[in-house]
Amino acid sequence: MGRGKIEIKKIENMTRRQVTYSKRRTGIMKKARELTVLCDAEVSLIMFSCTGKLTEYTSPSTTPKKVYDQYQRVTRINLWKSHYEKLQESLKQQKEVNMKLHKEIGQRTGKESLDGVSFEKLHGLEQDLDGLLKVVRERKYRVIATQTETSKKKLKNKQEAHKRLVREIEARSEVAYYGGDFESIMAMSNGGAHLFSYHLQPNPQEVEAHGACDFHLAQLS
Amino acid sequence: MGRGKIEIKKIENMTRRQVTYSKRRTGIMKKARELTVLCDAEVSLIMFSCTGKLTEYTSPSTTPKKVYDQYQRVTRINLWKSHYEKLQESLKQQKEVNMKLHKEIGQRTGKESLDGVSFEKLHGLEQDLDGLLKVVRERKYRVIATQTETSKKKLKNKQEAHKRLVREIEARSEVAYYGGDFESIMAMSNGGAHLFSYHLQPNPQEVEAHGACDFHLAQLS
DNA sequence: AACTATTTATAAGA
DNA sequence: TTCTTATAAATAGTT
Repeated sequence: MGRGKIEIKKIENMTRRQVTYSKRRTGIMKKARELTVLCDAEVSLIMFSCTGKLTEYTSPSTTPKKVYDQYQRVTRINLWKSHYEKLQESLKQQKEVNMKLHKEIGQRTGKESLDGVSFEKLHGLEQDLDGLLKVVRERKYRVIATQTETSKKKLKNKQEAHKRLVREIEARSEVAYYGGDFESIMAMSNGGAHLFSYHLQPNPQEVEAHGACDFHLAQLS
Repeated sequence: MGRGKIEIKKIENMTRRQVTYSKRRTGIMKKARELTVLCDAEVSLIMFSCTGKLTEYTSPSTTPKKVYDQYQRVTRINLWKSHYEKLQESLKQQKEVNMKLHKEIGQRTGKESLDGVSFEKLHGLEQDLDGLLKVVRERKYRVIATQTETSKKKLKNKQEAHKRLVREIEARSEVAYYGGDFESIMAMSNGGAHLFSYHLQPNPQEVEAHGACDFHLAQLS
């Protein structure tokens, strides 16, 4: 209200700011006084200019201290009240969310009827299920591939270990060198174990690796 | 500002008061916000409606507590300062008043020259003096009149008393009735007193009245 | 601090 | 409470 409209942002020109402060301070004080009288309200208005100068208005029926005390009392009550109300509100929200989730899970597991579900939702559900199926298959393939790879590595390590053991046995017991292929080694590994179990304790790391391999394969079956 | 102008006094209609409170509360809050932003001020506005409902605005840079603390600090300083300044101010005012009074008294008692006093003041002074003179004379006359009247009454009472006494004396001592005039009675009152002082004590009321009468007459001489 | 063209607030009514 | 609108009040820019 004035010769021109002004944006509500800090007035950078110091003089203009001071003048505006002075004018508006008077204005707001008048408003506070009027509110007090017209509406029988209690008003406390405290202002500090940017230079630190204090101006205040307080309804004749009270004092700044009284108003502040009352303010503290009321806000403390409000804090309690809002705490309580917030708790209630979030509880309600949680219940609603749970109900929806429960229903959806029911629909997605076939435990709940799909009667009354719109075409759009059904289509969405189909897409979801289709997408999910693809993802599941892809994942299954990946896991098989990875674990097959792992198994191959473990077997290869095992083969190496066997070779080393066989070589040692040959060296110690003067047994003839056996130059068979991998399958042959595997075939004899069980039956042959007792042959030198008296002489050698297996390496604990190798035992562990073997066990882990078995577990993975079991999971895939 | 509105369809009609309103007087700034308590709105008796409850509904109208509530509506006005709501509207103006919004307005003053906006003003407070604008003042904060435009002028980089710190504002704390706390309002309680007549039903006890709290509404507040506090500049973002602060809190009601901070503002109140600052308020207390500043007002304590201001109280000191203003105490001192008020004392100085009233001292100065007293001195000025004293000087004026002293001058005027001087003029009215002839102890101070009337040089440089304006015609208007002189005329006023003349009027005052004239009026005062009349009042003084009127008062003097009144006092004389009143006290003359009083004296007459007292004398009349005295005369009555004398007559009664004379009658009593006549009755007791078989003396011949004296039917003289007032002056004669007065003339004999002193000389005759001892004649019956043995027989009669004077009435204390009469003595008092007589004394008061003497005092008044002395005052008038 | 005063003036005044404008903008803003708001009283009344719906 | 909210909207509208005629009018009162506040005030931005100017002197």
